[in-house]
Amino acid sequence: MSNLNEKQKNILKFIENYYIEYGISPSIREIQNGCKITSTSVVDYNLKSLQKKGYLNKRSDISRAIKLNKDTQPTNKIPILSNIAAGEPLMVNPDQTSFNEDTDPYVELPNHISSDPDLFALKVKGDSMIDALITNDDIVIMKSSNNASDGEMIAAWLPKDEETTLKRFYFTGDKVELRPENPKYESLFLDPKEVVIKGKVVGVIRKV
Amino acid sequence: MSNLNEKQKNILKFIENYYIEYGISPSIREIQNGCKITSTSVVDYNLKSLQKKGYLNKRSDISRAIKLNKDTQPTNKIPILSNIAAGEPLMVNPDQTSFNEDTDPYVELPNHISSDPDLFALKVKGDSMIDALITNDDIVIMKSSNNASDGEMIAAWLPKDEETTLKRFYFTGDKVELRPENPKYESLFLDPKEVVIKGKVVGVIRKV
DNA sequence: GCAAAAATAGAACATATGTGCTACATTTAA
DNA sequence: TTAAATGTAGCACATATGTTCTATTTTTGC
Repeated sequence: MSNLNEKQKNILKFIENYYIEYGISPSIREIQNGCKITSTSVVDYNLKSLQKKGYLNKRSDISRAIKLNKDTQPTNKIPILSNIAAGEPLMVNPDQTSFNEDTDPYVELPNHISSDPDLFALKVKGDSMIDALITNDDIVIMKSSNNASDGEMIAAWLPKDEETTLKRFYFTGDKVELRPENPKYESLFLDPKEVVIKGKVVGVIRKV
Repeated sequence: MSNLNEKQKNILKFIENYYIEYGISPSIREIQNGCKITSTSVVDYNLKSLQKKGYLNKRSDISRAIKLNKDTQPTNKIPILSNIAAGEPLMVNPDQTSFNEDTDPYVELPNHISSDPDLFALKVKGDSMIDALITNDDIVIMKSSNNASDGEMIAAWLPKDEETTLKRFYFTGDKVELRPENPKYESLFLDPKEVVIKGKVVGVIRKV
């Protein structure tokens, strides 16, 4: 949205709101009135500009045939940040501007889970949480958080190993226990300084 | 759809398909051509009739402002038909007219699973598929199908018990085996006549 | 400050489009 | 059969609507 002036932002917003209200796109003259623009030709001029920049498409000579390219409901699209247990650092609370819906992977969050703004998703690698019914290639929906309560399922960044891991969280005395849900694996007992909590699991999505 | 003649059914279908293709409603003259109707007034006449019968709504004097009342938009909202293992009969391939997005439960399907048109969802009751990582209150996304291959996870309607059940399907000789994924439960071996396959599992959604 | 580029104004035009009107045909009900 | 109800046809009209044109103003880059 950086290469758009106020007028063009207004136009996009108006088209979006009009569509939400009426289910169809506005005509040029409705945009003109709705955005307090002095001439239809100015609307046309800016629509062409917006089209050139890729923000919308329209069919020529067809009434109300404007279609916004961006999905106008950004609410339930959340980025898949990285794979759990993958080596790269895991970003949380991602800078909104760095998430490009067209190129970056994302999941469309089922609306019955939540439309919470600070959600993100991780693709699970490995079977350490199999007893919690979470397995390889599942996508877990996480809510950003830097703390947790006993028993909560969390994603934690381990600076020492430079990896993110999905475990149940317990705080026993002065050590943090990260407990897998698979008898094949052992709990990790770590100093709190060695654990950076990134978020809590709020949902699971699996493609069979 | 019983009080509609062929022409009106055609018109509804055309509007629906046009909307799927272009994302907007057709003009009167496009309906005329698309449905091979001889006059715009005949289209107008039938649109008024359809509106009176409640099949659509339109704003006067506004181009392409027809809105079908039935859910015709190719959204990824799919109905949650009933709970698996609940007593009531399970409808599959639901009559479009019977699904009301405003009042009936539905899930918004994550776009990475599919936007297949004949999908539906079931809420799981019980733990018979626990080893397949599906548990109580999970929502399974199903693709309508009346047949299955060995090993596929299916929802089947059992007329004798009047219930729907989620199992793995195997065909062993002349019997159908419906195998749970939980050592606590036994396979059902049934005559093919006693099993009505409703669909195959294509995804799982869980709210933690 | 000056020229080029970008944006605005106002009007006009062509056609896309919803609607109305009259006449005629077909179906329905008594 | 006959009259009313329903459906068709064709045309015309009014306006809704996308587009274009030229002139003017504002902004930008040097």
